[in-house]
Amino acid sequence: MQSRTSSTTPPARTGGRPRSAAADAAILEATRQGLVELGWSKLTLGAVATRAGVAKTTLYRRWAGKSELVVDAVAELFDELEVPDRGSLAADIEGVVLQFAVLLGRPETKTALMAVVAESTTDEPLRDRIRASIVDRQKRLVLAGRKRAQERGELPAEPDTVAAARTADLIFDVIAGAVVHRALVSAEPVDEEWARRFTLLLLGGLAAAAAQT
Amino acid sequence: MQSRTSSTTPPARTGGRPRSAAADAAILEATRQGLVELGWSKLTLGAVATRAGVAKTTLYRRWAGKSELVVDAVAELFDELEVPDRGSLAADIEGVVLQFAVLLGRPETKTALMAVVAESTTDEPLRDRIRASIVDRQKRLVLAGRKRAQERGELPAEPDTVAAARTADLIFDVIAGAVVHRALVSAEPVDEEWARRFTLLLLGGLAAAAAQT
Amino acid sequence: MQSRTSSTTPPARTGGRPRSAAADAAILEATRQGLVELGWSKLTLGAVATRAGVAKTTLYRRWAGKSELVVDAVAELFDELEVPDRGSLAADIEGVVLQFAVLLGRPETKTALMAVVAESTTDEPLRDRIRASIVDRQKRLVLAGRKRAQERGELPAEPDTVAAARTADLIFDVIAGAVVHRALVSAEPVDEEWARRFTLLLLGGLAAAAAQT
Amino acid sequence: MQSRTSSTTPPARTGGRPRSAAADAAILEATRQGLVELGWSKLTLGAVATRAGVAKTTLYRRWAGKSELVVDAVAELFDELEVPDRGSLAADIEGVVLQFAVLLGRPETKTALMAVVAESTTDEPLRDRIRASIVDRQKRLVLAGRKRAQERGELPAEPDTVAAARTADLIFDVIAGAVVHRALVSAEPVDEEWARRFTLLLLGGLAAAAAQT
DNA sequence: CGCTAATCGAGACGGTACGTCGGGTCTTAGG
DNA sequence: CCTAAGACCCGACGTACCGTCTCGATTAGCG
Repeated sequence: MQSRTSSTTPPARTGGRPRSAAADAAILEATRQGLVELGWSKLTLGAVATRAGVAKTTLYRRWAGKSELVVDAVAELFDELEVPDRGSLAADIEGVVLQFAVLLGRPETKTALMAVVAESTTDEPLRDRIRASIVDRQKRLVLAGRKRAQERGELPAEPDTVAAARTADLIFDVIAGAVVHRALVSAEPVDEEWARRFTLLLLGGLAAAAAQT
Repeated sequence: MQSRTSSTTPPARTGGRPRSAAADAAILEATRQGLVELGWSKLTLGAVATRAGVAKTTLYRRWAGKSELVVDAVAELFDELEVPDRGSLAADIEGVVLQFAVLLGRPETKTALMAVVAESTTDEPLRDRIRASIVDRQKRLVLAGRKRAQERGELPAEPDTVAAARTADLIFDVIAGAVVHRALVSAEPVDEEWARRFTLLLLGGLAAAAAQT
Repeated sequence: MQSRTSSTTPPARTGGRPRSAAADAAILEATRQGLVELGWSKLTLGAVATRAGVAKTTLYRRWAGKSELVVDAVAELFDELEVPDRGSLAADIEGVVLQFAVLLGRPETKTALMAVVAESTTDEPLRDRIRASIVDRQKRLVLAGRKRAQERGELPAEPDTVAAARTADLIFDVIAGAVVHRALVSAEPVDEEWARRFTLLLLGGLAAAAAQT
Repeated sequence: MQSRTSSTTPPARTGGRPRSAAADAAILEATRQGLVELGWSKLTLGAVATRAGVAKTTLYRRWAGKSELVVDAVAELFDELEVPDRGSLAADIEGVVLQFAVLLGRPETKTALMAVVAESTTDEPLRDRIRASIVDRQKRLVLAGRKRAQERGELPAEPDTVAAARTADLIFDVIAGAVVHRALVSAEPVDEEWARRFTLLLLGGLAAAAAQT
């Protein structure tokens, strides 16, 4: 929940006027507003700068381009995700799914997320930034959820850490992928009904997979 | 497998020089090449026109913009998807997953797919075009796979058509979402190992979900 | 008095929409207006384009930069210079000097002339352009004045063409230089009084120089 | 040869660290170097500051802008002008003309002089600064030359001081104007041959003008 | 000697203009 | 009516300088 990688690391630590912390906040907020009102493709860095009451140069001094800026702006929204303690693994999963769905329902997230992923397919550093700022932030939810379920006794402890990590990755891709696909590609609502049915499927699959091993 | 919606329908059918059919093919091919070499964001219609040996005018007469053109260009690639008959539902699913993975491994598909979906979040007609040209084409695979499994007796017939459709949608989102997420967001390989583990999870979940009802 | 070198010669002579002749005129006029209102250093090509009702690209397609554009814009003003027939060489010179002074009194000429000459000291092609468009146009006045004086019998015919050309160059530098220096550097008025005194000096010098040979 | 107006007069004379005298020299020298290497229009104050090993702040504390700085930088070069005693008025004039030509042959003078004069056409204070630092410095040469010629008896004493001043102004404009025009506009060499011919013309004119009165 | 206050370097800041690029449209001549 | 060519208007790009500002760190000279 702490501060982002704060754009690009400030160069050296010598003299000179320090960078305005307020500018960073204003820019990120203006970026999100711009995404809401204009969408990704019509969002211009000039407009962001104007709206943030900041010069374009200030913006370019901190971010390399639109993608990097938007990743940081959207990443802040992912800070609010957490695993709610609803008493059971199934309920926890449903809760997370719904939280995630709310996030994907926001227009700024909706328009930005796929766009930066699209850019990242031809931009390796951007992919790393996305992973560090957004993806890993979500993946931690999976690990937290499993830990809690193991504490409750709903899931057995897994001594094989490699297999455990591989399973976590699989679950993560399934959850995140399915919710994103439902919300953005199929463009159908991710409501409680859907979350219930999806969780049922997932937990059933997990049980079957565990039995297999 | 028949022709696309062929961009904008030609106006009336009066006299005059007919549109060049060769131009269409050249443009779509040039678009795919451009996607491979430049990626979505750096692909320009001017460059496509030049590469296709066609005037920009010709291109704009047929497509409304970059998104529409790219949708048509990559949609052709989805024509090759089909459910292989590998003898069992599990094997069929694994086959489809791997086919899909190969498609998402192509650079033109990779960069284009996410980008047009991103655009579609703020462009309703584009969303329809994507659904018609790409998404439904994939969803049919789910229906075909289930039908074959029912014929083999691996799955029971479902009399409740509404529930059946809803289940198909869920499965579709899970499969497509998980594969896309694994391939493009996690950027990890979708290989046979992963396909096997994913299929195990999915089928286990389906069984559990069926038992629930 | 015919048209300028018309910016940069149009590339090839093939198909495509022809360049707008009206645009050229509008741009040059806008340039002169801009010079009057803003002066050389605050004149921006963007402002010229806007004022001419033309896109910046149109402007850059025809001229390489501010200097070239301004040379062409100002050169048109030099078209109006001519040697008046006032009956005597002395009166003709006074007339030309006053005409030239009026031209240098215009704000657009005043601010532009020295500026482009300054630029030309580090820009060879620009120097050529200035010579072709502006300087030679004035030098012709010297030749015309001399020819007329010879026809009147005020000056002897000069059989040595090399010496004649050298003398013409000297006279030209003296006249143009003195008037420009008086008007722009000393910033004192070039009025009839001054013109009379200057002409007296010049003609006296010419007679002395002729006697020397 | 005394100090320039030293930019902006230091405010009051209270305590605090005094301004570095070395900085002034370094800046002016860096300015001249910059003019040589970049020319007027590409000379930037940031570059001057860097080259002088000085902060931009220091530079702006002393000069109001590029024009003022450049005037001071080139004005120093005009300090070396003086009327040589070559024994006769004609020889003195030729000497001054050649000295002036050498000065105008330097790239820093060439590019700077015309540029600041151009600026001065729309900047009254700048015109005053130029006059004080550069123009009057040259004009004094005319007066000195005349005084010496009068002492030699080559020229009569002029009791009418008003007319004498007017004549000096005229001569000054003719000499300076002709040399500058020859050197910078016609871009032809101001060599001994030219100086001789020009002086002949000038002295002949002066004699004729004197006879007229 | 220690204050005090203006200087210094560094460099971020809000601006303005740059010259280029791409998007779509339109205007030619030719098929 | 279509086509290739290319000029057109428009708007955004990312960069460069401008002149100002805010820092922490030096220096003098005065007390």
